[in-house]
Amino acid sequence: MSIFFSRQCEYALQSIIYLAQKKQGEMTTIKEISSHLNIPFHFLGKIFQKLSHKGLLHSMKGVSGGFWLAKPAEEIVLMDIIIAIDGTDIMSLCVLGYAECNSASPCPMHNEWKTTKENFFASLSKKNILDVAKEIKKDGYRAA
Amino acid sequence: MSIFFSRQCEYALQSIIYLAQKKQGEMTTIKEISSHLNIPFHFLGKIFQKLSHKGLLHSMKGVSGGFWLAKPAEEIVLMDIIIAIDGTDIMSLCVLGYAECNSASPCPMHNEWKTTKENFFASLSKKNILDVAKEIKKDGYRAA
DNA sequence: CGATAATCGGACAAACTCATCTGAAATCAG
DNA sequence: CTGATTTCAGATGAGTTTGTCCGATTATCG
Repeated sequence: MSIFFSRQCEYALQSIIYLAQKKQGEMTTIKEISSHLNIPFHFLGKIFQKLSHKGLLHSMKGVSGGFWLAKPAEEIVLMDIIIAIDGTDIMSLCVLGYAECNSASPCPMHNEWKTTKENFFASLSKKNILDVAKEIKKDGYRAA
Repeated sequence: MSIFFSRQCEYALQSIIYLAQKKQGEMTTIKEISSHLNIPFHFLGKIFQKLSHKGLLHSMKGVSGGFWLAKPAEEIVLMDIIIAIDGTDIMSLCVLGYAECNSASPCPMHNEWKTTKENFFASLSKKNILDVAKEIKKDGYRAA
C-alpha cells in the first residue's frame, strides 16, 4: 500500500534516519534495524547493498560488523536516498500518464503538478537527516 | 513506470477525458478508445466495467453499443475518477511509510506532505473534465 | 431468423515488486 | 585454528498489478 515512493525507498528512508540517530561512525547491524523498524531482514540486506554501492553507506563484514553512514548525517538529505533507490523518473513523468506530455505540449495538469512536485522535492532536498533524526527523537516518535 | 496513480487509474483518466471530447450522450466503443489512446483493449474493458459499476459510465451491449458518460462532463471532476479506481488511501498514507504516522504523532515530513497533497487534490477536485477536454482540444494536444 | 459486433464476467498468464533462501567470504573471540 | 556472526551476491519464491483469453449475453441489421 505504498504511495509515491516504492517500499524499498520507504525502508531505505526509515533505516537511514535510524542510523542518523546513532553517534557519528557508530556501526549498526541489519538485524537491529530490521527488528526495530519491522522491516524484513533479508530485504533490508538487499537495500543496504544498493545504498552501499551508491556510496551512501559503508559496511564491514564479520562478527562485530555492520553499516554506518558514509558521510556526516547533516550532509545527507532525504532526496539523496530517494534518488539512490527510486531514481529520478518520479520528477519528470506525467501525472496523468500521457507519454507525450512535456513542457512544450503540456497536459491539463502539467503545470499544477510541476509546481506541486517541485516544491515538495525542494523541501526533501533541504531536509538533512540529522535534523530529521532530532525531530523524531524530540517528539518521541517511534517508527513502524 | 507510473507514479502516484496506478496504471488503471491513468487509463481511466485518459479515457474519460476522451469521452468528454464527444458530444453529450454520444456512444463510443472500447475499440475506438483503446486504439486512439494506445491502451490494451481487454484491460480497458475491465476498467470500464469498474467505472460502470461505480456509476460514472453507462453502457449498452450489441452491434452499435458502447459507453457514455453517466453525467454531463462539466459535473465530473478528475478526483471522481481517481477515487473510483485508486480509492482514498492515497490521501491519508504516510509519505515516508511509517505505519504510526498521523496528525497526533506526525513524521518529519507529515505537515509538508499534508499541504502538498491537499493543494493538489483540491485542484483535481476543481477540474471538471469538460474544461480538461477543451484544453486538450485547444492545444491540439494528442494523448499517447 | 441468422450473422455480426459489442459488452460482461470469470479464469488465466505475464511482468514487476517484494521477500526469502542459501552458500560464500570476511571478521572476531576463544 | 575453530566456531560464531555478519555482510555479500546470486537464485528462487510469493504477491500484486497488469494484461489476455474465451464463452456468454445482448442488440442491430440484412
